[in-house]
Amino acid sequence: MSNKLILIDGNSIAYRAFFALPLLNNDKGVYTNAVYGFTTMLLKIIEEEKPTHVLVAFDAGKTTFRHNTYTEYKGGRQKTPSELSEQFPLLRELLDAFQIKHYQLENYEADDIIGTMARIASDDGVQVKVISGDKDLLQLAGDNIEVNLTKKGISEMVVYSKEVIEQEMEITPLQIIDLKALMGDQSDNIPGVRGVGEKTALKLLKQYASVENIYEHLDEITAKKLNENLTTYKEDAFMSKELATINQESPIEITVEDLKYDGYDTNKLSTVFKELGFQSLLNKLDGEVDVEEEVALKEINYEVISELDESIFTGENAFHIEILDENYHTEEMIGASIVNKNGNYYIPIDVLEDSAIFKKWAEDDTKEKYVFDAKKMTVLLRRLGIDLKGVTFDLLLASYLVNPSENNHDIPSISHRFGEKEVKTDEEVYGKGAKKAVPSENVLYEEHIIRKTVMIHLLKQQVEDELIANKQLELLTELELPLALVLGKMEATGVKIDKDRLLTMGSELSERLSVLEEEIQELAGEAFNVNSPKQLGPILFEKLELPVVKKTKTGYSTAADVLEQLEGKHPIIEKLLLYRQLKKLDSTYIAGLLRVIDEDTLKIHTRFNQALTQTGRLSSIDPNLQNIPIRIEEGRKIRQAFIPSEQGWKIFAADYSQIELRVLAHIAKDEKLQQAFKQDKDIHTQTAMDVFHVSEDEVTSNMRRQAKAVNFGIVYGISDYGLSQNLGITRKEAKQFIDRYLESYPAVKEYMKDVVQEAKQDGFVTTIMNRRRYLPDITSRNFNVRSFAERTAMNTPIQGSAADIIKLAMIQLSKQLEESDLQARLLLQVHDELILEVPENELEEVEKLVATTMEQAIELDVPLKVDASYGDTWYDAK
DNA sequence: ATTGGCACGC
DNA sequence: GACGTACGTGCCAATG
Repeated sequence: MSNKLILIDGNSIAYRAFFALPLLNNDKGVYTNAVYGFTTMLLKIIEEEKPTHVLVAFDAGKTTFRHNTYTEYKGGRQKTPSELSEQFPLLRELLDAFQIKHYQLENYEADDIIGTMARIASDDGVQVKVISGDKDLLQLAGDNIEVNLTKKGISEMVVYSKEVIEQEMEITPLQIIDLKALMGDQSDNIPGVRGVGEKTALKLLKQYASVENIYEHLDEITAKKLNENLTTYKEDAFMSKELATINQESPIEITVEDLKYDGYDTNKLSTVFKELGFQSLLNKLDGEVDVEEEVALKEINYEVISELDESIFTGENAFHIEILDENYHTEEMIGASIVNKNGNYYIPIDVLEDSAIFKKWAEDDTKEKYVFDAKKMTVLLRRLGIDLKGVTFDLLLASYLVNPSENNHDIPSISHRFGEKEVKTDEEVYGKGAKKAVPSENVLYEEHIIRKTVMIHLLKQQVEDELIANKQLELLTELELPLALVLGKMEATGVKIDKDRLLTMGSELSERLSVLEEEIQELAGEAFNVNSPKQLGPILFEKLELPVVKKTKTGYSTAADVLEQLEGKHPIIEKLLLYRQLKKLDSTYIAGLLRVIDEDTLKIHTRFNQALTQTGRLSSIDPNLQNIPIRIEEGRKIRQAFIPSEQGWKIFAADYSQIELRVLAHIAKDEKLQQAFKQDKDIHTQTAMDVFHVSEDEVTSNMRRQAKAVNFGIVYGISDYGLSQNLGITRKEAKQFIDRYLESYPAVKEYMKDVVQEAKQDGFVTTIMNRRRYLPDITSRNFNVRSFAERTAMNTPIQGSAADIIKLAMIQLSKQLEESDLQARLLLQVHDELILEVPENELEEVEKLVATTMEQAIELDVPLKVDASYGDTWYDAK
């Protein structure tokens, strides 16, 4: 096999990566984006090219031999940002772990090292590939030498062989030097010939081939000004050529043999990846990481309890039950543990199940329990007939409140963030994917469960201290913790489903879908998978020659907004749109829901994720009951399958009217907006009046529609681009709308300005209940990244405060329902809406109770308003 | 097993 | 001068 040498322009690639990627940093606060980009590129190159030799060349120091020729060389360049320069040492460390040689040479640039090495290697018959982001390197392309330039970011490369260059630029690689000599180079501060740009330079080179030859035939050049310029700047031209020429005779002290690459050391590299926080790249490495490399944990003692005795409990106990998979409604419990001052105790589930002493302790409000995921523990114990009380700390919720943007809120990750290493990850203990299982040896998992519980016990104080420092302890103890119990109860209660209704709807849908599928294929003139955008694209845009509206990364976009623009151009379009809609209903809502119905009770039990969203909202999974269709009648009918669990009960729904805009009126203290809500005006009409400066009866439906979209934008923090997409107008018009809105509500404008300022100063924004969201991107130099952070700063207090308020209402409502001995039960929360099931004879009382509780959940400068309704199914509660 | 495209809700 | 644009969950197809 022939040898293959990869020469990488280290500085150039690092720069590219740095500017292409957001400013990531690892858990130690060190910036790593350039190193990350460099790493992904290396992995890709190694995999695709399978090189036998590799070298990464770096620039050395500030001055080079070129500065002797021209002191102003590379003058006027922006200083390397410190966020990047601090990454170079990490980069060298990374290359060492890759076992890739790197080299720099005093007085020379990386280009010269690469040029010299490329010459030597190609003379030896080695195939050479140069990798850079700098076009200057193209001059090196030759018989055995190919140059790859990064394109758009760093993920993609364009290959320039000698032939490609000659074909595309119509000059030889070496003439690139002459080109630069004539036209100069702004970035390197190479002057070139004044008045000669790319066009003129190419024309001259086509005729005369080189700078030298141009000057030999200077008298032939008749264009007066050009001739004059060439004459005046002759010296500049020759100096520029010298500067632009890569030195292929640099005094390098390395040989091709030194650059031999034998693959990376998986262990070393994985250690470096872990240090840098490149978790996602770990599984891209070849080979297994040696288990010996893992630092052995310190020994831990624990006692396996075969019969529970009250003496093991103290006043404060960390308590944990372990399950293997996520669904705690159905999953088998593996084991439990208690950790306190007295010791570490492992409790087998059967012991726990049969113990009256345990039940008494768990249900005793005065016995304090520290847990990880109070909601999960509540549901698990409830399955054993135990009503958990006295939970005073939840590590999951506390960690989430400290920083919602951390995406791993499991015990080992939290522990590591707080510097506690004595616990393995679940993956290390149980494996992953199909291989996931409880170890056959008891101690292996018993120890793991104990260690996790030890962490809960150990971290309680640390995390609580952080919450106290942030003035967020109340948010945990008065809001999220009580809410966890309410949610646990809702999940465990579940929602009853009319299975037959779903089945009937399903068969009707299948029928219509197969007819539609046939019609679509007929219109397309061929059989294909209608569900595949990849197959559909070519049919629409090549075979049927419909105009291409939008492209995706991989091909033509066939998304609904694209299809809508094509409506009327071909009969296939409307059928496709309908097919997509119905397919969604069938697969996600009919088949999806049927799959998760409990066979015995005909109920479904969702799980609310209370520690996920960046704004403080809940999310719902398995199934997601927060996105059941409502907008289109056909989909809305799915709601007919959601029924009360008992005869003679009703489904009851209560939703906040415009809670986000009311919150905005409150926190921005906008007189005009507050007035509108105090007078219970139609807010979109009011906005239209204020934005378009018209009276109420002059507001057209179109004006109201546009005002509604602007309000939508305010609530969700969308950009002018997003608004333009929603309204089908230009970005400029959208921006005008937003500006006019802000002129109409000056206090809102002021608030938006202040909250961005606050985020810049503090690094985070807060909600009414002092929930935080950190926004490190707010200082980004990248316009888009920064703009996004700014919109987030404006939007999160609004959406997050609304989330706080409904959470408060849920806690209060749940308490009231209990105290008043009503049977009505909370079932679901859909962001601004609560769904209950209610006995017929309680309807009147519940209606009053729910409305007042929600409206009085918190006192704002504007009233909160709730609309409520009920019916025999969720569909009818409208 | 993971990714990309698409569609549903607020 | 170009970036890529509210947040979630889940389905299907295509790919490694």
